[in-house]
Amino acid sequence: MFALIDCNNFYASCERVFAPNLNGKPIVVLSNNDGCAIARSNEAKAIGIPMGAPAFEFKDLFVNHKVHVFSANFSLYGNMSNRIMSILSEYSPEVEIYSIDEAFLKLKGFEYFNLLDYAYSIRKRVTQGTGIPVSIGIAPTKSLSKVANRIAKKYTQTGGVFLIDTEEKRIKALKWLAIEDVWGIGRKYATRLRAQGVNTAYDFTQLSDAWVKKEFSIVGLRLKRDLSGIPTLDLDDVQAKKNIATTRSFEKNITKIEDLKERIATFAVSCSEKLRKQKSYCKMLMVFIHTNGFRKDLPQYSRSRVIKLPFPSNSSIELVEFACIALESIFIAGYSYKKAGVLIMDFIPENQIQLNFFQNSNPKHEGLMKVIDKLNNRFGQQKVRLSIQDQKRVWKMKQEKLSPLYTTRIEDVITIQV
DNA sequence: TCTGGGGTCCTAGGACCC
DNA sequence: TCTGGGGTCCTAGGACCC
Repeated sequence: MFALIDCNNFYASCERVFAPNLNGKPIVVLSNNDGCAIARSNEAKAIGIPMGAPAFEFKDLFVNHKVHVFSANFSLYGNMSNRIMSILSEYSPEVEIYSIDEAFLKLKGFEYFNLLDYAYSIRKRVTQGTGIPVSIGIAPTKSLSKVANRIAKKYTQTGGVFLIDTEEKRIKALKWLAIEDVWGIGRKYATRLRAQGVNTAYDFTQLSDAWVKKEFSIVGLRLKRDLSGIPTLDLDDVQAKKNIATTRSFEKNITKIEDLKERIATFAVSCSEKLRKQKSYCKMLMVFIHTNGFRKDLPQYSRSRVIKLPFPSNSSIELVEFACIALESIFIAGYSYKKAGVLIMDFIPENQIQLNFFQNSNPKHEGLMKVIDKLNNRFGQQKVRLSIQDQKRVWKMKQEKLSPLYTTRIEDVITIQV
């Protein structure tokens, strides 16, 4: 059996843990640059604030309904997530951390356990240990545990836990679930399926394998089998990432290549830091730039460039050099750039590096990067920078409603009066 | 005027190789 | 008039997830 543990309204709940006066009040958490809503408490959902709502369009609604608005505080959410995952790992040797607020547990060898009781105890322990409410779905396959989780979340009388352990329950649950709410069926697929008269998850499982594969590729077919109760999707080992990206939208458009170069360099540095944390080297790097797609009145341009590195590297200096070469090859003057990013891929673990006969990553960088990482860890991000990076002012996102770093900065730890 | 960021997997077409 | 087959790599894009 698989259990899916999913935090309820995770970012909003994190804010609430340290501001309990907000219990029962509408909360919205905004994306970077305070752009759009990425998390909402139940109360905010009830007011009619959709996922992804642009903040500037909903400003009046926020004010009128006294919505408590927060800028995304990823240090806080990441730290709370680690605490929750660490608790969950006590409950099964096989855990897949699926996202910041979700984890699958594989319950192999739990035949003689009362799984409902087990789930209730997990739920209680997480809430006691962190203050975050969670819902738990248990079923014979991953995608069915997603379905069970949805039922647990939707119906409060379940006590936040739902178990699909019979064929009867499986079919009932699938008939209840609208096709667009199936894990792996997004907007585009749902529209196409509705047009075929497929309205529920159950209908989807009744389609022929051949048709599903033709229309939705092997991915859709796997999903169909998994929903039918045949375990097809297994826990993914996501310890090591396959890609690492740093991308940003700019508050103001950028037109000059020097400014863009500074941003790209900073993104490349950030990617290399993440790569070193993963103890890997990369063999490929990609840079992309594009104009603001929302501005239909402006000429649009978007382009990316992949560079295959002549040798594996995780040195900030080297990755910045390659990123700049890539940028220069795709930059066209005359456009207003709104967004850019650096992606790295094709990783190898640091202990499996094949040396190149002619050219290798500068061996001196290894020690240098260690020192830089150590200094930045201790004194704050970006304290030590490359000279190509902005020295005068650190680029700032709009973050007007940032809550304190309650769990990761000593000055921000709350004081309790006894 | 303002409308996020970081991932995954799959497919298709063109250029090129032998 | 007739003009192969089997690959790889790269670029781009589409779909999905949270």
